[in-house]
Amino acid sequence: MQNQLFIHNTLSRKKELFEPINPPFAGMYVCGPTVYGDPHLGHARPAITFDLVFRYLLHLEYKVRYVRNITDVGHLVADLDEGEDKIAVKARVEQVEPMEIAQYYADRYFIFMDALNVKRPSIEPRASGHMIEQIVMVGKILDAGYAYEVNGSVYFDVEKYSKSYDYGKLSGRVLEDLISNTRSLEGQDEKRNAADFALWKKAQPEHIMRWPSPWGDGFPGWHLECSAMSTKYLGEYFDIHGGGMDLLFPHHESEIAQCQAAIGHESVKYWMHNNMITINGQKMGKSLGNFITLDEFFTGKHASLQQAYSPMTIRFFILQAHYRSTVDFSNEALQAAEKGLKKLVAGYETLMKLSPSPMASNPSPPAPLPGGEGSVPGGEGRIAAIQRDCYNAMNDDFNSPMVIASLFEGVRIINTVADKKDTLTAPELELLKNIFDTFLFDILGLKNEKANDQGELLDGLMQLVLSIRQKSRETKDWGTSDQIRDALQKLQIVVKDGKDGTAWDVG
RNA sequence: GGUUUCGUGGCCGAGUGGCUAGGCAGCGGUCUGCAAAACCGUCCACAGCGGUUCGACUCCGCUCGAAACCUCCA
Repeated sequence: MQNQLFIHNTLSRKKELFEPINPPFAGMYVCGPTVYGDPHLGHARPAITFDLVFRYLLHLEYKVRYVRNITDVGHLVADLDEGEDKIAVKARVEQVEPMEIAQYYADRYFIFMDALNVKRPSIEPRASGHMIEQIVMVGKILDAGYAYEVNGSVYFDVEKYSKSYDYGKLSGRVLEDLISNTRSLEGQDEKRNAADFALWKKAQPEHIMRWPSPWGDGFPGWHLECSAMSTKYLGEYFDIHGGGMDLLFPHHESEIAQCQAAIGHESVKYWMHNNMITINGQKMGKSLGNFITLDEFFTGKHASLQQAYSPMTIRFFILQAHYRSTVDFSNEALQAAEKGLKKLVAGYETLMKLSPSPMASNPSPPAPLPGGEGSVPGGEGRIAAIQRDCYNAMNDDFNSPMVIASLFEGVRIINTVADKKDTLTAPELELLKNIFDTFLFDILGLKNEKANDQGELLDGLMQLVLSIRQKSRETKDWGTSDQIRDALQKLQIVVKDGKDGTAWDVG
């Protein structure tokens, strides 16, 4: 299987062939959460997007090191006093240690990401644990002459940097516009230029989170941790840097500048950005107050939710859109996703019960291949065509919606065979199972939730109940038969009479 | 105002210079004791106006509309 993976690089705004710097190794850094609130649907998007990338790279047998940070220090609160640290603010309100808050929400984040079947990254470094690296990096930027110190704070000199390099290359911004359009914030007079950003901020006396540095007690600037930690764990030049589109500017733009200034060259080969989740066409975000937490989704306890949605429904909902598109939240869309996923999983369960036919399956013309490359002489089988479509979709910038569409094609065939209107040979059946195992479970990372909450006890009971019902059906005792069916219905168990006996399903 | 992106059928969402997305919902049928499920068929489309082209939903321009970023945010 020849795999030519193309990745949309935000830097070039084009799809580029993925060629790792040091194969078979691949390094990926993704901006993780700021742990000062419960994870919401917006957090799920990048986690799932880059989980898909992680899983696919692993499938392609790259040796991947995936680093996703935990931000537990450093971000400013815009509408409060300058220099306040988000986590410190909340800590004072609740009268607990800042690190206690950070620990609590980091744990919550892990719990919900686990529920979404997001693989744990290789390393999850915390900003607070990398003060030395950050301070060293500030020192390097100062030494290189691209930063200046004022009153115990250190700022990046964007204007000077722009004389040699292109600040704005990632986001497409022009420095003059930045200078003329940046709002004036309190305390900005310390900066030489409005476009400059803090590398190190002096801590005010009341500031709880503070660390000693050559410039006095303070805390690191907004963009520093990612540069310091990606360099530490992935090296001065690595393959993929990911994050949400809202981080493009100024965060990632500034990361580029910091690395260029500190190291002498850029550090990222491919920049990837996932798009936002919207609610009523607006971004779902903490600051807008229109976010729904994952906990609320899983329990259904939110005014906007008509029902609870399972973790896999959320995952499937997100994967049904391409990662660079916005996804609009609605109950209708989630319910459609829930049904679609159920159909897919049910198809897989049916597949496991199918027996092969010794005969060749119905001949169907192979799908035409673009350019004719890779076509199989004598006609490619329709199952192989599904597999090929899945790979092509993944290789085309991780097009998960296309993968899902191909899997549905597989489901159609499975159901037709189960209906005895078609047959599959043993090799075809094997290949189909392999496709589902690989793409549905390994790569898309979906799992059969039903299998988890239904133990052997329930299974045995259902066998018993259905065999009794079957007997009454054989004697045409429809009253008893329907009574059982109706009673089960009330318990959310759906009875499905088929040609080969009766199946059942929860929900 | 600037930067970036987008506008696809009842809903969600792919894709392409000439040919099917897919899911959910609807309609008709097959199957079934009935129902459900499943399968088959079917309806509904590419914001508007120009241009390029033999041909554009797809390329170009304009208009209208939307979003993100420019301030912490995934």
